Amino acid sequence: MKPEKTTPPAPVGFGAHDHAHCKTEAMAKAQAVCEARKLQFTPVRKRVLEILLESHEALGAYDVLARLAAEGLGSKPPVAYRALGFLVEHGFAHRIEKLNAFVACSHPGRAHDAAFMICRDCGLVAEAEPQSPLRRSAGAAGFQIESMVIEAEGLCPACIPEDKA
Amino acid sequence: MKPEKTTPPAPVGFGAHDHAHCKTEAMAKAQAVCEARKLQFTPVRKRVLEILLESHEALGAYDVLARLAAEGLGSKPPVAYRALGFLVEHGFAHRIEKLNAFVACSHPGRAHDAAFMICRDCGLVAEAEPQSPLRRSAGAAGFQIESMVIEAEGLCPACIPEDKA
DNA sequence: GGTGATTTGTTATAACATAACATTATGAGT
DNA sequence: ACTCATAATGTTATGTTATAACAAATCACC
Ligand SMILES: [Zn+2]
Ligand SMILES: [Zn+2]
Ligand SMILES: [Zn+2]
Ligand SMILES: [Zn+2]
Repeated sequence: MKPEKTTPPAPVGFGAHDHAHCKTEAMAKAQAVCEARKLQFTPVRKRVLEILLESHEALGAYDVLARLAAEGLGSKPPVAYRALGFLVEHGFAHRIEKLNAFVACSHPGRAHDAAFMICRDCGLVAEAEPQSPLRRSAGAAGFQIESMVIEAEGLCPACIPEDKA
Repeated sequence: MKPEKTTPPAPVGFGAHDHAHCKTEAMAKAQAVCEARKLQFTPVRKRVLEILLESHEALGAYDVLARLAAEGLGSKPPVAYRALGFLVEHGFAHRIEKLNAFVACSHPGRAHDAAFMICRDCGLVAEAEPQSPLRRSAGAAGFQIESMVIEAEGLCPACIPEDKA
């Protein structure tokens, strides 16, 4: 694994890292952004982000809902969907279309397209920087992009069999 | 969901074109590929591909199913899902994750990643060539990509309001 | 024409998502 | 502190998408 000339930002998620840092950083960032934009970072919204941040796996809305229900924070689907919608709308989380699931954003605050690598074996989701040439195609076609999603599915380093690495 | 506004600027992908050619070409290609690979291009599968090929809009599985049912070709969800699964598996169609829908492939036969521009107004779906830098990120992360989807949502040239073009 | 694999038919249910409306909390202005 | 408007949450009900499981028919091949 030698360093390349133009190394993309390290995809958080695969491999060992200080995940406690991921969590506290993301929560602090969300808190700050909400204050700056005068958004209500309510208990349900805060808790849902914490739940997403517990790992780099994507969680379905009903998984999140089950967690909320167990804690007495809500028990009906709209509660989860609304909180998740809020987090996605303001860039604190992303929806993974291939999985019908949600994952905390690995670099909130900045506006960015989302690009993911999804391990079909262990379920980890790592976020990368996209900057796709699709934007060039779109420009050429006169298509105005409003949102873009790029999702790769495959095997993360930890899940690739010895003999195929 | 048809583009029935002002005259479109005739851009690549979304403009007027000889769509009859799209259809006959794609059906012939599918026929040939199935023969070459000894796949059964059964009446249901053939008809589903024809239905998808009627336009460049994406169709939901239940839309397709309704068409099949009206023609006596099947009336239960698995019939549609199985035929669509066959078409996707062999590269004759793509699944649009953002829409939970399916669209005929614009250049079947060759193996290729899929990239789409989806108009949220008229529903047209244009397929582009992807070649994303996500592959580079994946290489750097040691992630083995098995499939990739890139989807942009926005407005196609025909649906962009006069004052915003 | 037998037979083993593939495809289709069918039932049932799982999984994902939102519409609509009632209730409660928040916050800006008085 | 009170009032009103807005935003968020609670709740009911339903809509939409997708698959498991098994039976019946069909097909490919010998
Ligand atoms: Zn982490
Ligand atoms: Zn992000
Ligand atoms: Zn066409
Ligand atoms: Zn294609």
